[in-house]
Amino acid sequence: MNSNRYNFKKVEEKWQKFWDQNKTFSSKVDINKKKFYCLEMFPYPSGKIHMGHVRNYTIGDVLSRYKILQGFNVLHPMGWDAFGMPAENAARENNLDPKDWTNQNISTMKNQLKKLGLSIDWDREISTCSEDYYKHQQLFFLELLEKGLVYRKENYVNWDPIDETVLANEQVIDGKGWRSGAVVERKKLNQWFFNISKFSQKLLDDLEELNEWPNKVKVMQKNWIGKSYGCEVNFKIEGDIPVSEIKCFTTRPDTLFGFSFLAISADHEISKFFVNDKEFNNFKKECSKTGTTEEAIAMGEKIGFKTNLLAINPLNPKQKVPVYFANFVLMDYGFGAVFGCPAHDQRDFDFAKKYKLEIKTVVRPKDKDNNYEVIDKAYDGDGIIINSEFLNGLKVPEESIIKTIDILEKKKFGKKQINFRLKDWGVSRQRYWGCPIPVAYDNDGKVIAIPKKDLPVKLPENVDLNAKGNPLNTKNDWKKVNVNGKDLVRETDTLDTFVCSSWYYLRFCSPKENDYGFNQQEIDYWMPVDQYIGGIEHAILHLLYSRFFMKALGFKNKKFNIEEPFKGLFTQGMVCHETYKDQNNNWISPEEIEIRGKKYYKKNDPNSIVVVGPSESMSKSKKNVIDPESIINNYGADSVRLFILSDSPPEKDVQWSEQGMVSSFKFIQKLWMLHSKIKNKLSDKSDVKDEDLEFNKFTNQLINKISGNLESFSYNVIIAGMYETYNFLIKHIEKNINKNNLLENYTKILTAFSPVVPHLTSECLIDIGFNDKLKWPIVNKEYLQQENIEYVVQINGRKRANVKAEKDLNEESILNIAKNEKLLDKYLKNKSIKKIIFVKNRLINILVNE
RNA sequence: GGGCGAGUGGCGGAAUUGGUAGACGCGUUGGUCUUAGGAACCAAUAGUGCAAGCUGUGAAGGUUCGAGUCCUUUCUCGCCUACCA
Repeated sequence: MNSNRYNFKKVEEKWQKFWDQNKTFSSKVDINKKKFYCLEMFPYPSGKIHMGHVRNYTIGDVLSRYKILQGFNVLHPMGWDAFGMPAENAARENNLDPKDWTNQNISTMKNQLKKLGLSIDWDREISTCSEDYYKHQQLFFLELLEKGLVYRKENYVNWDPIDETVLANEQVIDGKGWRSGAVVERKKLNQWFFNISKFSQKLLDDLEELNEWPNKVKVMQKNWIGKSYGCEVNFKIEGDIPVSEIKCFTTRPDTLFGFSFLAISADHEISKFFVNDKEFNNFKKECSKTGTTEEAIAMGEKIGFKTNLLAINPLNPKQKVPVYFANFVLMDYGFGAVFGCPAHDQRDFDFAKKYKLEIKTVVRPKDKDNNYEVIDKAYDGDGIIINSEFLNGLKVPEESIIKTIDILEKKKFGKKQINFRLKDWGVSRQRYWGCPIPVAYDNDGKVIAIPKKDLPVKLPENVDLNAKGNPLNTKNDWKKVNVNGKDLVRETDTLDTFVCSSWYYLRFCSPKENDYGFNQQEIDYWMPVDQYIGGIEHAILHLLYSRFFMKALGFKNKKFNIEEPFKGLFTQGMVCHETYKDQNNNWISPEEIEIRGKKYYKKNDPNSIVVVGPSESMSKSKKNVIDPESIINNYGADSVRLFILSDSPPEKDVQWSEQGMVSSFKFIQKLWMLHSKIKNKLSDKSDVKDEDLEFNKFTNQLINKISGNLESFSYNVIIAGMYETYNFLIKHIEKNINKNNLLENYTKILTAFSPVVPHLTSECLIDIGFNDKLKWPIVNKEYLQQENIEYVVQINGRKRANVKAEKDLNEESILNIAKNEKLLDKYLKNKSIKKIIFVKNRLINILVNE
């Protein structure tokens, strides 16, 4: 083995230790320096880091290191999203304390992250499950309670009757509890809610200012908030129940004359008059059977239960139509009631067909006459109102809707209304491993806030996780609390873990602040996060909750003026790998596979059959995961960083490939060999040339290009630039070159590479005696310009030749040069020139008569 | 059903925003060195043709001196979302 071989293990350990001991990446407020807050979504401490983390944190690290080199005061922290159910489950399985399990994982994963050589200020490390963190969160909760942004109401939950616990939607599989297998019931429970819908409009409006966010994410949030303009309409009811009116929300009041039934949700308040009706109860059961998720519902049949009630059309009081309970009406949107206009709404159409209700056409397309009739499909396009008495002739949609609302308002049958889809955020979780909600109840069930001086409300230790239900609920000694001499019972729900991640970026600004969740001066300096980096899967929930949390903290608080937490957002793609199965259709992991020639076998089993499946996002269930730690051990952090960035643009999915990984590793070795050659050259005594224009140009163009690529997250192109640089240098240093010039250019090149491969470049730099503080090289623009331009010569728009010319020559000169080019003779001889298109320093297009 | 995005060699992907399409890497082929090579190095690599050339960025039109890039129509794939009245 070559003794000169790059020993990544030694070098990487050395530099990681150096950065640690020198606190190279520690950060503090410095009002004289421009700050840059770079944040990656913090991980859940599930056990080990995965390739997704490697990609996420490498992207963030490249950016942070670049910003440091540019002279920014960079805040680049890391912490742990440490509360959550996996800890409870793992603890139960292994008979551990969730806290111990979590802290073990944190320590493992921290070591793994350190091996990646990340530029993280570890002094700011936080963990959401520490009392030191969640006590502040409890205080925020009480503040929001005081401001009226937190409230309690009854709401439906998925209830597992065997485990006596509430299940999240994703824990309900085919209508059954994932652990117990019991049929899940819908149960009404008192739950805590954050009043996020109060900020619907604000959350929507402020999206406009987030111009460093991917449009895709903004669109997703916009759809989620779901603003719609419409009208509330009151329908008078006739029948044998003491209800005289039902309110509906509609975006299409202009189709009221097409009214043929009124449909209400099975959970509508008037359902209480039907609780003793057997048929109604059967219908309700039928509704819940269809399930609550997936497209099964969308495709699912529309069913209804006909009441003996009649609804009166406010615009046409003679018309009375039946009232149905219907499975397609949602209780938590609008008023849980819709007016049915089958001709112009597909759902209403399907429903009307099934129950043989009238389908009356009241809108015609512009190119049809007034006899137009809807036959087999609802028409929801624009056009003209017909068959609607005083509304006839109005243009659909704008004019017709505005006019109709006007009429309804005048007659007091309804009013203009804006409706949002966004619902309040239910934050109650009937779980142990979360932040306790700092309230208690008296004998009458009245809510009493735990006094702020008594915070934190600590999670009790030594709970029985195997007992049924919420462990906190059975912990009687913990439940009892005395506040101001009164015996109370604690709230046993804990907060949704999304609450923890809604403000952690503030905590990073002042992680040691004891009296409050953050220090005002520190957040004023560091916030907002300049660049937030994470997966697209958080496009709605986490990012929307965080945006809400800022607005809620700032509500009635003049000192707090952060409107938006994340100025820039970048969403990286996933890491994918081929999938493998054996002949019995069982997944096989890549480690169990051997490739010989072009065939895949199970290791040590030449007779085995391996079916290679499509490349999919790495997941444990498909066993197509690659363990980052073993890769780092085999190839080193720089190689992994290089590879994870090299193959695809960061926002797209990347394909893990062993071959690619190996070639990145080899490239690191080649760079080290190159370094030895350059070092030898530097100690060479012969200085032949004074200046090396070609080298200077190359370096300046490279720096210019990489700077641009860094700004635009084109990190894969940076890697290409590194290869090009190698290809250039390995040839160029064979020439006689000036020593000082070489040193200067090489130093710049190493600096430009350093965000990607920091260990290698640090080692190379110190090896050539560089001891200063690194700075991002300033591009000398003179070197970006070419003195000799290679012009493209086109004849009639087709490229026919290249000619060399000096910079900035005029059209005439270039034309003359072109005319003297032999290759062009056959195109130009005996032809007359019609027109010339000349682009200075780039091309000339000569149009000739054929 | 609705929304968003993408289609470029055998593969991942470049292309200073309308100006030489295919940078860079992988793979493949040939060669050098070597006892050997799944090492290293050199060369070739969009298709077609001996060549000059011609054809080429999912398809069809259009604008332009010039289109991967802009416009219109269309096809395919991916992701998100879903009875939202």
